[in-house]
Amino acid sequence: MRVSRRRPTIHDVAAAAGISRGTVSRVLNGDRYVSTAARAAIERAIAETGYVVNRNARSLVTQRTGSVALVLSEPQEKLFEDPNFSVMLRTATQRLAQRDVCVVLMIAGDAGDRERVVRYLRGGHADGVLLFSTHAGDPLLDALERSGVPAVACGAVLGRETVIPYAAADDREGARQMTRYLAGQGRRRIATITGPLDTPGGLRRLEGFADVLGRRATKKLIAHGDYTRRGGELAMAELLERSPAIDAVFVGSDLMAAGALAALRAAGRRVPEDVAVGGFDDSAVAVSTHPPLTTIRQPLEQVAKETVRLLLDLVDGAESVEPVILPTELVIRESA
Amino acid sequence: MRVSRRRPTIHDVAAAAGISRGTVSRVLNGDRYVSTAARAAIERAIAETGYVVNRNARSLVTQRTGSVALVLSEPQEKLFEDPNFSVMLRTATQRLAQRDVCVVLMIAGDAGDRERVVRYLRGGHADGVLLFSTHAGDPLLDALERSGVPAVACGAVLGRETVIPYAAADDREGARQMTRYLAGQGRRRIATITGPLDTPGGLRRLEGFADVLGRRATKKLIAHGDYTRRGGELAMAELLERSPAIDAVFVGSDLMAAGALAALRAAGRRVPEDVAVGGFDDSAVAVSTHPPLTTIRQPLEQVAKETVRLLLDLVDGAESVEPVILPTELVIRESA
DNA sequence: TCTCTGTCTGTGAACGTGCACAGTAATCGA
DNA sequence: TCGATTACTGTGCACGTTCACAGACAGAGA
Repeated sequence: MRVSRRRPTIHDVAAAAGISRGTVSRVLNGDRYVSTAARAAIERAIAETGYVVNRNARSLVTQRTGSVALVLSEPQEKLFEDPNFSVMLRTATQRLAQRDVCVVLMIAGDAGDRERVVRYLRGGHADGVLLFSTHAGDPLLDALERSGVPAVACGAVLGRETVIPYAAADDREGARQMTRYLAGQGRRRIATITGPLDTPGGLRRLEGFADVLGRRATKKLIAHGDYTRRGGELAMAELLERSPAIDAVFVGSDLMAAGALAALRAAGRRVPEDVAVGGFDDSAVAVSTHPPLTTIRQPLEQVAKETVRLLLDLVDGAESVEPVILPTELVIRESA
Repeated sequence: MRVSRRRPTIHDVAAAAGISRGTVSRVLNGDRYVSTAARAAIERAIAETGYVVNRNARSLVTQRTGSVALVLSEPQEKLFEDPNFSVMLRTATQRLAQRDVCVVLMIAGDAGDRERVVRYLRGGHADGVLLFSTHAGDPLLDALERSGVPAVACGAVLGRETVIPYAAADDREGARQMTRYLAGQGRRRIATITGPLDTPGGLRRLEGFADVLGRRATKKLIAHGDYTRRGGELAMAELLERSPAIDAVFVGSDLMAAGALAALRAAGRRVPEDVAVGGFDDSAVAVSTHPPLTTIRQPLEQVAKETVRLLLDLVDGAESVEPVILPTELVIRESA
């Protein structure tokens, strides 16, 4: 095999096949109106030369890049600690790769990062944006909207008049399932540890909790965490101090529930005998705690898949798309 | 502000500033030999028009893309479960973003994925490659080498005559530190659970273990895991069956150590009273186990930073770079 | 034979940059 | 005064594609 310094171009392929540039381009883009002889010759020439299309040159004329930006807007440590995030990141990347769409990973932690992301998008370097974990009032959202690049979110985005399309699990109903289950087990003083209330998971799961308990969901039985293990531990300790008599707690994420278990153990409470603990997510940590967590399964891979589908629809020119809400499922283990 | 359909180009900026295209380009690329008057006019015009450079057009002529590919070659579930990976992914992305280098995330799980990655690189769409978690004999490596794109790895890559530059923690010495510590605590029958032996962490940590114990490191005291929690659990159970008298175990990763703790608990052994457990990594799980893990701290952020530095050096034309080995540190908690 | 239609092919222009080159004006040393 | 040097600016071309257009050829129908 000859080693040529220069990367082969469409011209080289055309020359090797004895056919013009235009026809090669047609083959590359799957045009009809190409004779079988020409197609065969070109395909052979492509294989021989090892030709790979130059996306830059293509983008220049088509105004499409074949890539999407995956934007993480969250203090990063927290996000990467979250097992849900890993699943969604992996699934989304995989699905996009299947469609031959490249994934550009961008972190928008501070204002400087945001500016960089916006510049990138305004430069037209991505056909779409996939948002992860966006809080209400994130300044990135306005800039994003102005950029005119199609965007979808993994999970709902709270508090905006113009809705960003999204796919998500049914947080509220999931919280109802768990709360009903705990009540059905005969628990009388059920508390909850929520995620941040500017996130859909934080807010909606609290709503579902309140839906079931009604007036029994008093302020004293509600504590707030930040989706970290440590946050769950602190919130649990706070709850125990405020209401020592609680006999169950619905925790808004498995990771926080793992922290809650540690706090309960430190306080000498047995789980589930003294206090039943219900989680949310059914992530990997749910089976690694002691005891394993009874939790609500979110179909995260499905969420990621649907999110990708929505984005690709928009990129392909769909005027608008409907949000997708996916059902959750109660998974019973030993903690409740 | 006027809304123009077309994105402004360098021509628009030049026109707005009343200066030629060439000078605008010079300002953009930080050339000297630009009068202060011209520079001011151009900067104003850029702000007015909201101009953003078109990377595609630039790449087309410079043959540089301003992006690197981040290639994950591992069955994905495992990788994303690994807390080390998260830290390195995050740190590397962050450091690259600081240098205004884009990160293209690519997963090379199966042969189809690999082919896509290689095509992408051979197309010249990335200036460099950052490899994560590459096993000995990964077929991706040969293809990568042939592509001629500069590549570095996070962690050493075993079993190749041509070395891929890397940064890594001193696995072998770290293992020695832990093994010495366990022996120093009076433990007499010390076992180990290794990672896969086709990974540097698996192999080198076993070597360090054997360095200290010498002939006492018999086959019966060595079990193998796969860096997952479950793998650690199984390996620990196996060890207990083979050698019920062991009083310490050095586990090749914190995640596997968490699994080992579960197996020990299931077998009714107290930690650290009956069996001391030493981990490796000092990842987030080390403080979330019960009891918290005595472990070896790997400077992972530093590893990621150095890896990025090596890659950028290569991309900037360095002929070759030396591998970087960073020191580890013993962190004493309660498990040993 | 001639026109018409359906297939197929080649060509020129454009996409938005950077770079080499040419050119100008001002300053300086001899 | 003259060339040499320094500081700065403008222009044409190339990068590798796609797309619109024009044109060629073959077969069908009149």
